[in-house]
Amino acid sequence: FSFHKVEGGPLSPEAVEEQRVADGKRVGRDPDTRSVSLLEQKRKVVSSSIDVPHARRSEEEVDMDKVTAAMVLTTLSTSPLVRSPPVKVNEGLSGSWKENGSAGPFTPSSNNSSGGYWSWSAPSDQSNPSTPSPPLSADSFKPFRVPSLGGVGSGPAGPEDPSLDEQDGSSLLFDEPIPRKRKNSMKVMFKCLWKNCGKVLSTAAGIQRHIRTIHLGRNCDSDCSDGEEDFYYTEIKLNTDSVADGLSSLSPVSPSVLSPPPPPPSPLPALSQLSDSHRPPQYSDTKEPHAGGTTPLSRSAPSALYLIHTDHAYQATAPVSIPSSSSNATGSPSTSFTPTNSSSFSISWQSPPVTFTGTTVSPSKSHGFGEQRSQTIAVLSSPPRATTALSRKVRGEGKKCRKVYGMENRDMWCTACRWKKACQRFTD
DNA sequence: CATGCCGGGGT
DNA sequence: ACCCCGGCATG
Repeated sequence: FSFHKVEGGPLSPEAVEEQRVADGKRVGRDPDTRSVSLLEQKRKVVSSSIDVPHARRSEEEVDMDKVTAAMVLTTLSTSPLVRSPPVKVNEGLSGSWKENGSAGPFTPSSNNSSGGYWSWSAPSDQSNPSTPSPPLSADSFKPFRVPSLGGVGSGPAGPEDPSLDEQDGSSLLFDEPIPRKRKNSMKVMFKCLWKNCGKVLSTAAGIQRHIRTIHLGRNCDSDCSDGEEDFYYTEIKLNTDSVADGLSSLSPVSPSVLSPPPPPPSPLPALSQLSDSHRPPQYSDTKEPHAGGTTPLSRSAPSALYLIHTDHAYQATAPVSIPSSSSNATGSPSTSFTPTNSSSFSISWQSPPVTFTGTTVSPSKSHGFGEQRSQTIAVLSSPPRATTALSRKVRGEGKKCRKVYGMENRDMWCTACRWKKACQRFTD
């Protein structure tokens, strides 16, 4: 209270200056563009809602020429909406997937984990718009003969979603299924699963009618169906887009759902063990992609990939940089290595890792390759590692605190040096 | 031996 | 997180 009398006077100039400096720093940092991108995304969402109303009732369409209906549906790529019973089920799920998918990879922000968790544990009362979780889970469902799901845009749309829409959209149009799909160059067909019948139609309505009349022996129109047809046909995608394929195959989830037999424990040494150590938890969870199980799974799946990445990168890098530098620069490591030999060696090491790192992008697809390659690397990398450094930092050449200041002025050393750690002041 | 620093222990 | 030291590797 009594302090404020001390103002003006000689102090003011300094104070002003200080403030200015401080402000400048703050202002300089302020320019943050993050919010802008968010807004942009939101816009997309809004536009996305437009095509939703286009969805039509199957009843009308069935009355119409079924071909026409097929055309309309295909064009709109909203076919799955047709059936009422399955739609209900998938509605909620697809919604949450979409949300999750979008938020997950797109915004790695904090809301990630918590959001995804909520949405899955209690999909019904999702009051929280921020609900992430990788689209992988969607794929797991695709194999199920549920048609509407696929149509809604699960399979290929899952991976794509993040770029298209955003959590907000789903929250806004909450009750809408949002059947938007990649109006890409991708065709969706529906195949009858009735044994000995491989009929393929281009619309869900068509295939349903086919099943209803041919196999179920019902003559009435769609309105009197109980949705049983849904179980007798599946959706197949004639896809021009390779991305979708790659992604769908990428997820380790989908296969496991279809075929319980887990991935065979390959008898590979080093690397296989390494990657396995990361994986077990996820695979165990894989069993139940539904509600609870999915949360950890979906989140862990991508991270697993990253982990693997890292490992590979690390392994690849370590052998390369160390042996090459030590052998090439110094001349030869130690023993009876002829210069010719050493050089050829270093080359052989360098090239594989490079290729490998680049290709790592699609893991599961090139599993065989990856493993082979990695194995090779591991084998090659082990000998040089043992020979030279890895553990020790070889030693810094430049003068360090100790030399510069001497033992007498030990208090002038950088902390690291004082702690007998790697010098931080004179880095090499 | 002097030096640089990792691993590990203490507070 | 800070501080220190044993002990190894290296020049």
